[in-house]
Amino acid sequence: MYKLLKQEGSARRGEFTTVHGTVQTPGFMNVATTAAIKGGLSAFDLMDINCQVMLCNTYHLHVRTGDKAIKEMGGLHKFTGWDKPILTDSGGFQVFSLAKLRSIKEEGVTFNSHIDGRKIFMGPEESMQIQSNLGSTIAMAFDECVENPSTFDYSKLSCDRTTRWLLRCKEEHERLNALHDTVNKNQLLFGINQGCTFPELRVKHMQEISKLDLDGYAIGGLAVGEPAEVMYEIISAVEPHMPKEKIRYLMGVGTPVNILEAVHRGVDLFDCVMPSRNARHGHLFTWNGIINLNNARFEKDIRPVDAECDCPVCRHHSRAYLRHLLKAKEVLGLRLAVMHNLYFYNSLMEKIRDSLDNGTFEEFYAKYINVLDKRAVLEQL
RNA sequence: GGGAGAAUUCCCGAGCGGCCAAAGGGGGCAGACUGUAAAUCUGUUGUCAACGACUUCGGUGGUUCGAAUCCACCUUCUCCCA
Repeated sequence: MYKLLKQEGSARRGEFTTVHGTVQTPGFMNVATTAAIKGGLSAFDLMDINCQVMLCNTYHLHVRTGDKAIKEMGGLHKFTGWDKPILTDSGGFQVFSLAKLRSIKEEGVTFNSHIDGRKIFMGPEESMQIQSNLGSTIAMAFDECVENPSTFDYSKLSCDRTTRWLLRCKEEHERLNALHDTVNKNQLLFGINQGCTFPELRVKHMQEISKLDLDGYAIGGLAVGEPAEVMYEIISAVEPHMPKEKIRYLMGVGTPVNILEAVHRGVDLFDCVMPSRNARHGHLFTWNGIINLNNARFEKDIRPVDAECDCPVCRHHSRAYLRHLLKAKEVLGLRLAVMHNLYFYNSLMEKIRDSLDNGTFEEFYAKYINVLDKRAVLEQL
């Protein structure tokens, strides 16, 4: 359950307690879609990089290895060896990202598996059942993430359907939680706000779902191509209508600056593939901005990725070594780069929390808002 | 010693008279990446005073309006027979 500890402007410092432990917020969830952090990090590595929550995906685990098999083995926690909170995304986003093959109806969505092409049907009940089988700490409601841009009419239609789906999710979730054979009997459920880039849809939808007394509320469907300013406006429009006593999660966001802006506007929880994906592609986050380790200028740079960083990678290795590993396509390069970036994100959140504890969030925000998303300036490297 | 074949831009490798500064890989350089079908994708990669010009396809000569492409010789390499 969420407990608001302190507030500075709209920014919130809080704690979210679950059966798998307490999450300090604002927090960043580390994305492990197929029950693995891409780049070769295990659950025990996540301890080293101060991860609080692991995020897995309903759809991906359903098609392989199968939620029923994972349930038989005792659920995701036992399966992965991670005993802290796990949030499972509902599969709703896959409906959007596999858009070419989908067919959306009131009952749910039919789309083709990206593994073997076979038809898969997933609706609110199926998503809840799968997440129940997986035994995650937090289940996400099955929603539709409309593409951007979308028309007002379609967004409204989709949004209303997402509300109906949420009611079905809640009902099924309660039914499953009451069953004795579920892996996690106290699984939480978060609802997801939609409405594309239309503030009136967003607000109306948020008002509707906030009545449902869910365990948390997410803002979905953002950072899908719209300008960052539009995303910020939507967050600002929706936030006043989110329950104060519930945790708020901005799905799939974002860059370090996106996160700072969202915390500034009252968001508590984030997840994003950016730190891990960009790491694999050589883009590393530092407190002076972004560096691309593939660049020739780092060939003989024996300094750590970030002198201010005390992650295992920066403590032991140089930019030149990481560049070499990435260029040589050694898996170790991916692993180290991902470790650094996730550590960076996790410590960004920790520093945000510290600043909120100290009442200096505004200062922290001002210091980094124009730095973190830009290329690191040469002289400061 | 005899015979057959090959030499292409950083590398491999297409090309076999004009549409060739030369396909395609690789490598290099750079960019993108936001609830991960992403260890992926995109651009670029002879030189220059650059919508044009110049130099390049082992070397030297030749045939032709025109050659990486045809001919002669040379050099180097590979394979086969002794």
